[in-house]
Amino acid sequence: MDGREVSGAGGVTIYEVARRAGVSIATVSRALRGTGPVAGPTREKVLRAVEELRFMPSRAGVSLAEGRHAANGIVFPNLSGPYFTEVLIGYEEVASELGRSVIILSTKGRDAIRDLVRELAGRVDGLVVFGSTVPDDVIDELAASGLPLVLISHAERPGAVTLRSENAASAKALATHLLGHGYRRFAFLGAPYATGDDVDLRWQGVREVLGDAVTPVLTAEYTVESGHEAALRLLGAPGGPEAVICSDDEVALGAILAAEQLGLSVPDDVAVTGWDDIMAARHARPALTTVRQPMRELGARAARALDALIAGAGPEDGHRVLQTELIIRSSCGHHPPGGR
Amino acid sequence: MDGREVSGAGGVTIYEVARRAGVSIATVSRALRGTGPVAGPTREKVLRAVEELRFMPSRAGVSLAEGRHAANGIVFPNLSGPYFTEVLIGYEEVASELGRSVIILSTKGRDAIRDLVRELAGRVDGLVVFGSTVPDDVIDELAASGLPLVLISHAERPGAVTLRSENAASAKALATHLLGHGYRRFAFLGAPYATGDDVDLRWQGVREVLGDAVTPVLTAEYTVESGHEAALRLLGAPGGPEAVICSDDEVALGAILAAEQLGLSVPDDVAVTGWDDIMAARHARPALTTVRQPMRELGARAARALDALIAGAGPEDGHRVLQTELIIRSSCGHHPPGGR
DNA sequence: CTCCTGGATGTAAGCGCTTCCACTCACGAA
DNA sequence: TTCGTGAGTGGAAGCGCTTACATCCAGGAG
Repeated sequence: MDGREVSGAGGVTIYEVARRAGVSIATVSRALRGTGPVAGPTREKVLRAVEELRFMPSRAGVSLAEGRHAANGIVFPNLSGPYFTEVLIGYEEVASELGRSVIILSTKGRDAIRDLVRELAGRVDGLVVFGSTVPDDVIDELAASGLPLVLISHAERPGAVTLRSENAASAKALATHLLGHGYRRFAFLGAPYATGDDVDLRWQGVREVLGDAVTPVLTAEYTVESGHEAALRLLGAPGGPEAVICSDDEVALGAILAAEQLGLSVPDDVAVTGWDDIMAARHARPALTTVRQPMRELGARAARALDALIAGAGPEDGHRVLQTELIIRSSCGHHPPGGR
Repeated sequence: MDGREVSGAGGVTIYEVARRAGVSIATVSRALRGTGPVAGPTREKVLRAVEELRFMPSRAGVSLAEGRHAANGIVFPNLSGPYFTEVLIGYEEVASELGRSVIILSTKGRDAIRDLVRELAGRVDGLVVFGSTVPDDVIDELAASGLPLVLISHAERPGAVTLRSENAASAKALATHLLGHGYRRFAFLGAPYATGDDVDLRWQGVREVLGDAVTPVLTAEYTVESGHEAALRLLGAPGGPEAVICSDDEVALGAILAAEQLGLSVPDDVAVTGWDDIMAARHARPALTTVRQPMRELGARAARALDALIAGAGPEDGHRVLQTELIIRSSCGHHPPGGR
């Protein structure tokens, strides 16, 4: 120990407040938290002392005494695209309402993920983790330790609550819509990575409807650049697809860029679809046909589920699926009436 | 006290590890942190016990004893657009490298900002705050308490490090470029809010070059929707501007949308420019002329500056300005050679 | 006038950890 | 043989807070 303060605010402790107010620290605590009877004048004195000293309870002290952190963590692969950001917005908003701070951890480009996650786990009362960001055995470890855990876009799992947006059915609906346009040769851009993740489920759905008419094409990442690059190769070769179903909107934007660069018209020469309905999807030219998923709500629900778990009656399981919506715009082809 | 554990990981404490390893807690601590001599076999025993019990030190205990949180906070108005997100990415990456967790706080739509910020201040060793997200007297209070503070896009301020991207000069360069196109009637969309904030400085710069030829037009927020709405009114009226200089890219995207909706061609009927160079700027049609600012680097530098402040030699001041780059694309008009 | 009751307050025991200070042993130097 | 000496270890004192428990003191009931 070297006596540095940890209060973060000038190192004023409850003892100094107590001395100044002429009461005991117990009374100060009670006056501030309202956890016990405190006479009016006493409360006044305490509040005045707090004000004068700018006292702010040390969070570490409180946490230790209370046995909780009043903080939640969230682990995502990165924050580059709109998707994770939107989920985070929904999460932070609700967590904050519930009186919990939010500690973020991005695994992108990190080695030692295990250590980072452990460290994070030690500072929070519960954790939200996106599927495929953390090795399964780390998840196991966390779950085994009894840490409340909500997994987003992760396969169902005993010992944790899982949450995701619907994928397969929407993918089928999308594929069916494209068939209705008369297309017969398809590519699925951004081929499935981990088994059971969102993109994998989308691929399964598409595949189920289109069968051998659709070919998976791998992209390096789910970014505009990756989509662009992959689409350049795909569309540059002869006998390319009539429609490119992309794993998400950013890949789709990259594909549109590639088509333009190759002198192909979207949707006349090649149709393109995305997934997520990010802001840029609406402003793309042509506007992007996509599947809207409730990103913020995903985050908000995760926060609430986690809160319930923390407050809650023990190891709850559960899997919840949020509905999506097919958004038809012009990138998938021309539509009879007012096809937008 | 009610004995709930706060370790976050099953409630195993250092005492149990010590008992299992047959040593004292002091030795466990030393073995784990490497802060003192520990004999080889002893270390082995300790590590084995740690492994078997899945011990993870309680962060609250460590913080209290160490007198620090090993966490930094960041306060922003919202996370909706790419700008704050990008800064956050840069910030989180560096903070994490430096061994500090990142706690986020969004002030959007919150009352009781003061309390939220105070609470946050109590959990961190230092704070990064975006200009205009927190009332000045709260900033004063934080600074007075000795909390290391880095302000982004905030006027210089004794007792804190401030950091921002360049605005006025780039704004002048942009305005000059537009004059070169021959435009003579301008609007500045997203009129200045707080004195001294980024947009205000941009406005000042533009104004300095264009004088009375430019009219400020207020938008409600810095969003596509706000830009769209304001531009609809602006461009719908007769005698509209030949060029619309927007406070940021999102407003500009909204303006392009509005122009299209009104049957105006960008840039033939009206030129539009943005600011930031977000991803969507490149994909807009027409591609958006804008000013690129190093958003991630802003975050990264903030993290480093804060770290220096925390580690550092006392109350440092300083103001740092990052350079920007004018990105000419097609939304501002056609260019002679290979205009892009 | 005594006894009980409950409001108001203080005392002190932790919460889980780090680290200062002994203290115990070899072991090599004197 | 006797002292340092220093590696290895344990004891114990906090870090700042919450809260069970004890204490004290009116005021009303008997």
